[in-house]
Amino acid sequence: MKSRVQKATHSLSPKQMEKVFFKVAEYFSVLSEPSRLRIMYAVCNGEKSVSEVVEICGSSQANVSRHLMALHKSGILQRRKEGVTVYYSIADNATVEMCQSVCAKIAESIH
Amino acid sequence: MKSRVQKATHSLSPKQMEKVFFKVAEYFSVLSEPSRLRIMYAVCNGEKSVSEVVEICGSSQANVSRHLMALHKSGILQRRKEGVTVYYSIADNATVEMCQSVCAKIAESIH
DNA sequence: CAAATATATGCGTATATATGCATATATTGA
DNA sequence: TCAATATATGCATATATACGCATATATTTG
Repeated sequence: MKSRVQKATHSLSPKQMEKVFFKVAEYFSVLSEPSRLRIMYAVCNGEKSVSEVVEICGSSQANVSRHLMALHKSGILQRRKEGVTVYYSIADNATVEMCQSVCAKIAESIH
Repeated sequence: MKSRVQKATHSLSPKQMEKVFFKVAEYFSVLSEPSRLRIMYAVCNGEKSVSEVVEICGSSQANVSRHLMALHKSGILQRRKEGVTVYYSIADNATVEMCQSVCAKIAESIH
């Protein structure tokens, strides 16, 4: 018997599968930058403004802003504007949990 | 109370965290190519030789060989040589399952 | 309205890497 | 040993993108 996960892809045409692979690759590539992972890690512990993340991560404001925007556009982070200040927080918990378990696995190999 | 996952990273120094972020990024970047996902998908259904994967994926032999090697070096695929033929199969089931659930989620949004 | 503050973005550059092409390497069989 | 087959790899090139720098945009305050 096929799992629910397998069913979802097995009913797709080759052309649709290509589209899925492309989008999945795009999704993973958002997570394939140390800077963005560092930023995600910062936002994980609760909503943060751009400048707070800049403070925590030590990267430039321009960079942090762009990465936060990328994480937002990919649906991982939520964006909330309050006056001039923009706050980001976790939108997609599944992704965060996935990252954390990958982090944990790799962290164990470093101990 | 912290989860097992959180414990694994919370005991690390900032320098070690950097190392983890770097390695996690590296891990995800392996999965951030449509070609490699297509190849993984082919190998998913059972051990395949390089030329079988070439046949299935329609990519060049050089390309497929390089991608399979990359997937092997990252620990996702297993490599077995039998005469001149090299067979690849899944080594890290957790990664494959992770990819499948991401694929499924994205596939659902395409339907 | 002007100044200050927070964030976003255009542009140039450096770097990484996917791919094609040619070729090297390894193994088998005649 | 030579030819055929399977796989891996060196090299050049095209493309993507992270980052720094400067600046634009938006909001608040005096």
